[in-house]
Amino acid sequence: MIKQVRANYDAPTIEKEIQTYWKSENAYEKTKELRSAGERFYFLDGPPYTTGSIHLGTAMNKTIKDIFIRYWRMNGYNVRDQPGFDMHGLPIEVQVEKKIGVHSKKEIEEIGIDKFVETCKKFAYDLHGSMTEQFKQLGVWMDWDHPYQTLKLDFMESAWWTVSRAYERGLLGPANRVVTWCPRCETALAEAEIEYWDETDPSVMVRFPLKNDKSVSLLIWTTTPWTLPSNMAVAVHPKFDYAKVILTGPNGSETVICMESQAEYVMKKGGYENFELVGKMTGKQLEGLEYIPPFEIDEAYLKRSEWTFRIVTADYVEKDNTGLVHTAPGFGPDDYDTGKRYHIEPFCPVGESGRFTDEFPMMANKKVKTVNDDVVKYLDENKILFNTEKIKHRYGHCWRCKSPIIYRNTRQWFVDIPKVKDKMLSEIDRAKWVPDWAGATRERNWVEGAREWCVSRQRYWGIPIPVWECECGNTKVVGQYKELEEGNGYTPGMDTHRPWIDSVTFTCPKCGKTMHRIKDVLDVWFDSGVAAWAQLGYPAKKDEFNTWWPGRFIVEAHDQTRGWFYTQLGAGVVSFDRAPYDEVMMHGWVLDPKGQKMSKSKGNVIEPLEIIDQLGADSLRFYLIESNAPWEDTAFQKDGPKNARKVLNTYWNVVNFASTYMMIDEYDPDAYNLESVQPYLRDEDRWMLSKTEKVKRSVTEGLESRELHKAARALEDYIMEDLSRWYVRLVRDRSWTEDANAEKDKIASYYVLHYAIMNTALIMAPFTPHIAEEVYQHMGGEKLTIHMEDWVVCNKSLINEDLEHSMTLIQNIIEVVAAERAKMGSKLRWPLKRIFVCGTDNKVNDAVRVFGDVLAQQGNIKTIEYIENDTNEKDLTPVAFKEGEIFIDFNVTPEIEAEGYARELIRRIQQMRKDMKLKVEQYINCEVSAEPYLVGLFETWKDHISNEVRAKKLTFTDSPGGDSVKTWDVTGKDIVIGISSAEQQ
RNA sequence: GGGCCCGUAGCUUAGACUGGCUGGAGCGCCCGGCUGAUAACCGGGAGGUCAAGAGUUCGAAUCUCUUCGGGCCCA
Repeated sequence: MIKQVRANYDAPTIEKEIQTYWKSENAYEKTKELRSAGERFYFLDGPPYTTGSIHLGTAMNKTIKDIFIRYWRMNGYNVRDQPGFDMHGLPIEVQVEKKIGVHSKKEIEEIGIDKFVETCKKFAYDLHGSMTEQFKQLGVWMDWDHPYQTLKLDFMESAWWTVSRAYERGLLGPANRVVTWCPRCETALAEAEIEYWDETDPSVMVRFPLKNDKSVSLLIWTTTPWTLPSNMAVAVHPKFDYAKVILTGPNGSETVICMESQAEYVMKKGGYENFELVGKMTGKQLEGLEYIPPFEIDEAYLKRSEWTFRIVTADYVEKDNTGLVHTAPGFGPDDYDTGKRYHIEPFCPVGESGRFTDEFPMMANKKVKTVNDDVVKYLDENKILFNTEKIKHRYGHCWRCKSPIIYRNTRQWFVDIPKVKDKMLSEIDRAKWVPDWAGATRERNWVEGAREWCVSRQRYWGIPIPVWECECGNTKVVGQYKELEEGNGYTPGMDTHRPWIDSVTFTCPKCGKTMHRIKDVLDVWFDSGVAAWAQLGYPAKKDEFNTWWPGRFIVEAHDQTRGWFYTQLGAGVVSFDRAPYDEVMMHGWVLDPKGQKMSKSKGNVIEPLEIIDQLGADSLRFYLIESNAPWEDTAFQKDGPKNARKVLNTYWNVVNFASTYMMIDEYDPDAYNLESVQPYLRDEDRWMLSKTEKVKRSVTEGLESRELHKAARALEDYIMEDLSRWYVRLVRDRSWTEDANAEKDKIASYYVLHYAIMNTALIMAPFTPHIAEEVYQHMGGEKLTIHMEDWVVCNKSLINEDLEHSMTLIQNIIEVVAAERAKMGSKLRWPLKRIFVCGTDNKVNDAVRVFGDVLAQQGNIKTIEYIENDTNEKDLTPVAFKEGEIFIDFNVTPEIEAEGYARELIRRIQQMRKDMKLKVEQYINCEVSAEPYLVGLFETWKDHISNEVRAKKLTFTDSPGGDSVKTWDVTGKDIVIGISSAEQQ
């Protein structure tokens, strides 16, 4: 049964009602149930970090996911759609620290790790709740009542299993490495946890006098003066040319060693005016040269070896500055590698909080970056400072607290990614990537350069690393909770977070002493990396795993190349020798209107919820999808959702038109089918059917190829051009005829209009689920929800290229005639006497002739003649169209004048009806005064006029009266019209 | 500094793989018209060195190279 839709597309209200309807009817659950026997499809949701609010990027992400999930369900798949939340980690720890007013790990331990962790947990749950609500407002159908959460004990157990798996395979172990370190959070950071931006730092050149000739200095360069106390070597490039350079100037002279090509640059920086090259050598030749370091360090701490305080070679040295690089193996990964090659012991006199230790008494207890000035001053006082200035360069910062990172030599736990790299690369090849370069180049490049994965963090709120160690060196890695029962202090079901797990101990089977858990927690990226099997509860539970594994599809933004695409690949290969996904789709970011990244600090953040409140979730969703190819970044335009709303509004208006007249005529869509209306279809109806089948095909193709923008644009084009601006325009008159003889013709148009509207709703359903539902429910949809319907397949037999071509010609001719009318000052209301169509050949004329009636009606043309050659009639206006020429007769006959004025009058009366807000079917009485000549013309059209405006009485009088009286100026002549409502009978 | 992606009207974009008509649209702007589904619509207008330069070619927005600018990821 058809129901009247409300007049205005008030999306926010409609969407709220639809969401309430879905909830009260359990529409989501029942839709899932309907497909429960279908082919299984394991969709993997990438867990957003639980921040509490969604941004436009998350909105785009979940919109894409929702589109595919709904689409697959309509195609009969039983889709697993468990949403995930990433709930551990530093971001929440930092927020909690702020909230409870602690500033360091020491303070956290003073108030108690248990209290801190409990607060983090509560915090994470609260944030998770508000995010879920926002996703629901966006209209996303996922299993919100059963999300996977990385803080759940069973999830953590799965992560443990992967850790133990890595250990068993010899892919996990501790190592001393120089790692990126946040001095504020006092923990190691992964590369993914570092943000880079420009920072001003000192850039200093320092003299290191040669041990055997103090008159000659190596000239080294660094941007981190504070690392000079742990200088152990100087690196040069083995293949570059170096030289001994005598610098002279007004203040004296000196001899230094630097890169030959940089001699002039060095001269200027040192304030000299001349230089002379007195000896050349390659970097390789310099190797081994001994120098005097800038600081004297107690030998109890700094362990000297053969290569300490000598020149070493390294390939990473670049051709800038002096070409000699200060090397501190305790403070830089490259330096560390170089040191290792030369068997130099790193010296790292800095503690967890980024302060110097007693190993370097001069600066003890001071924060490293604050001592730069002191170090420079010291160098200057000791006459070894050559030059100092400031430079801007990109420097890493902690992703959460924004502190500049440092490098420290510490003991961490690593997953040996290089060992499984080949398998990871072949898994990249196996998976399908959209677009293909996302895998073939981006992910591949990233994996090819991947180093060992540091998975340990010296923090509290995370999955504890399940490693127990004994003083004797024995190590135990726990993969499942039941193994804890062999230890002391474990009760089944206990919270396995810190600090509780820390009190579980084992007795060492080798030496009998007590084994303690290492204090570290896992990198949060490890949490999400194991999500594909952890959400299935594997290996504690096998049934879900056996049912669903492996994942088929993931879709995330391009920054996940180094994030979730990668960690899942690594964790998957470690655990199962395969990536946990078969297809990876990459999407872009939502940027601000100027194409800049949105950020709170820039103040350019646009809130998705505000747009949803104003324009509706469907408009936002449609804009996000239609504006760009999914994998490209979108510079979010304020007008974007507004324009998208216009498309939906236009569709709404079509439905409003259809439902209005179908209600009046009590049209029952179930009473007809294509076969039964077939004899009454006009060619324009067949044209509409053809267009409808084509848009179904385009939208399906767009979804299958993941080119969602193409699907959305095809939909938009169809709704705007074909359905609203053209078909509705053509069927308008048919819809309000009350001529019983035209009944079948009207039914045919209703059938096609209804068919177009319903098919459109069905293919829109994944994209804009609310408006599709509302339309479906009003236009006779029979299922509980439109999302239970099957996907509509294109019926190729209804596609008719000839009709489409004919219609294109008609539209073109009408356009051309309209343009010509505008030039001639001929209004559309005034009929044209005749036009001649002269196609380039007969086929064109035949093609036009198919829609001759449409042309006559829409162009308001009395007669159309088809000719093969130029006409010899005079007074015609020739004008070209796509496939030929037309000739227009603009002569105005008395008949045309009468009809023209009649239509002018009808138009004015209709406008007054509208202004009076009369109902469409309301009858009126009408009184009109005009000059006698016009009244004469009106009289000849009186019946038609009365009929058109539903006038019971139409009288011509000198003083018209009624509920509304108005004087109109029509082509310079006054016409007064009075209107009053008439009784219905 | 490197890898990948992108650059077409004031804004958003189609066309690029596979070179070929006068580079199409939408939004916004100006003028005119139409309107009983439409806060719509139709016609006309202004607005483009297709980021810049070079090359290949009879012919380049399209292919090649270089440069510049933006984004992501890294060093």
